[in-house]
Amino acid sequence: MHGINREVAAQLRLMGDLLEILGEESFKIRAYYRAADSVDRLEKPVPEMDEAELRTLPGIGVNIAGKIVEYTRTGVIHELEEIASSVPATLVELLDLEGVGPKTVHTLWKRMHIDSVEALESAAKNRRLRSLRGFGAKKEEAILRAIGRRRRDTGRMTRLEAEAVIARLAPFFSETSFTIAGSYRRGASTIGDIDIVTTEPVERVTPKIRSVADEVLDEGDRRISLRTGGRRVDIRFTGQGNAGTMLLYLTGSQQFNIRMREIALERGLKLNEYGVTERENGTIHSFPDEASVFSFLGMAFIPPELREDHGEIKLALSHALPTLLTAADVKGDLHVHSSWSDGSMSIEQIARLGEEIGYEYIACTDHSASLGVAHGVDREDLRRQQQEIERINRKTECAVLAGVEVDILGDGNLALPDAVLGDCELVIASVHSGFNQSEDVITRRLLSAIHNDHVDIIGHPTGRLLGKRMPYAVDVERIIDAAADTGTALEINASPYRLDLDDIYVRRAHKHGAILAIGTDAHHREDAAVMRHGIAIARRGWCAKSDVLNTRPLKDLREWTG
DNA sequence: GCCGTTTTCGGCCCGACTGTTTTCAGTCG
Ligand SMILES: Nc1nc2c(ncn2[C@H]2C[C@H](O)[C@@H](COP(=O)(O)OP(=O)(O)OP(=O)(O)O)O2)c(=O)[nH]1
Ligand SMILES: [Mg+2]
Ligand SMILES: [Mg+2]
Ligand SMILES: [Zn+2]
Repeated sequence: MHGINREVAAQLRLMGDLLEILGEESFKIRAYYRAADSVDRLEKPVPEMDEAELRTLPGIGVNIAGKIVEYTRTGVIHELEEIASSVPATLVELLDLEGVGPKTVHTLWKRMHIDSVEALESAAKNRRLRSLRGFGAKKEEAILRAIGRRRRDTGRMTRLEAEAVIARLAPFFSETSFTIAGSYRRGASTIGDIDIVTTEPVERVTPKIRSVADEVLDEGDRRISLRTGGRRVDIRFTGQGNAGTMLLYLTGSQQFNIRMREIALERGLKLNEYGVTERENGTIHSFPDEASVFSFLGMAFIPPELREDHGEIKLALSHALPTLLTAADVKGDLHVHSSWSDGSMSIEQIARLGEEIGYEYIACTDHSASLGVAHGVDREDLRRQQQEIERINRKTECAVLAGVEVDILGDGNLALPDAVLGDCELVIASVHSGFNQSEDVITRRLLSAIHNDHVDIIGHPTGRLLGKRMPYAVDVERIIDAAADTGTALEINASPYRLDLDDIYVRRAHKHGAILAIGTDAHHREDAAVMRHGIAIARRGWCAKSDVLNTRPLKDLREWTG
């Protein structure tokens, strides 16, 4: 997300944290957190918006809009500075500890002058906390464990890591008895924990699960939470009869659940994970699947990828949701590397792989040779590779497209001359260097690539590496508009380490007339399967089939590339 | 603090689990 928006969201969150510690009313706190979320998912930088426009955003009213404007003008929010000055700076860090919330922090601070994690740790070790009302030996231990966990905290998972955790747990369930829910099911690009709904009886699963648990966090009749391999897993147990509302609940998102429950409320109904209750007479309705819940509420089925309370609920109520693209719509992969650069597949292996998957085409897009790129292809390599591709294409069902992933150099020029690019069937242009340049410089580099007639796709447009490297500074809005103007596609790089563009920008891109291209960036045979992650992101970005280039049959794709 | 074809004031999702409690507050999903 845009740097300045991240800053503003953090300020609003800090405001919420501080007010909460100070004991402010909970709905006011929620308002600040909601507003922060709203800014977080905004594709447009807030300094470009005036107060009136800010107020059109959900959860942002006259008060918070004013604070945002104040921050973008002066770099501070007065009220926040004032509140912050009355509270030790390190106090909010206590909230990061699992099991430590605003009330606890308030008590620790006011009654024991504890204002940092270090101070808390020493107080807990010395058994001083138990003298406080509401604190005992177990709480001291829990706090010490939470401090230990925080030290080992490894952040959010990639979808790949999430799948590794799921694979470890799957053998403990019978095939049809469990569903992965939470952010994984919603197709999110990073995953906080693994959430599972199961119809298995508690007593059958728990012993097996315990055997792989580093630690059981809590355990009851209806839920167990544990850590395995350093990762949190939440399991909810349910009967078949109300598996629908349980899955709906655990899939979320939180904001989606709240909005759905509000809608039920407006109709005199109470929605929870066990069913729908008529408030008037207590009649309970149970649902074995999600579809019947939506139908009961008079709504179209909302695909998990859309469940964020970003407008989908309203559209579902009027049965006006878009039809999202599906895996079956995808006709090929537009970004694959071969052994001619840093991949491991031969051209023939790529073609055979495409046949196995059932693709009509795969674009072979090796890295161009330039300074710092290992094993890049040059003009001569490409000429020979194109001959090889022609030879292979004569005997295989899946067409290999002779493409290239050309570097956008530091000065905005491409690493290969136009004449060479002109001989390629598909040109991806990507930034692989100069990540620390200013927003202006990087944006201009990308714009000049977009305006090159030979460039078909901008690869991984923001350059992020999940958990490793933030996106480079780039004006994505301008990139999207230029892509729309020139008919250049923007990539959804499906690598689970990238997922770039991400959902928010994908949605903006096709709304503004740009087309998306999903590519796996596969370097090895097994990487081709990451297409599913790219599809999830496209769906989260509200893409219909027509918004995505590689849903087109080969003939149409060839026409498009010209 | 935000919001509105039931409201411009008075609501704002609902429940599981833990610890410390003699009946529930706090935190989290
Ligand atoms: N009704 C309701 N449901 C919630 C609330 N918090 C969480 N949930 C539901 C929806 C979430 O998707 C689901 C799982 O919670 P998680 O904390 O694991 O969040 P989620 O998986 O969405 O994101 P994550 O990637 O794990 O951070 O539980 C809440 O406050 N109210
Ligand atoms: Mg989760
Ligand atoms: Mg969870
Ligand atoms: Zn690349």
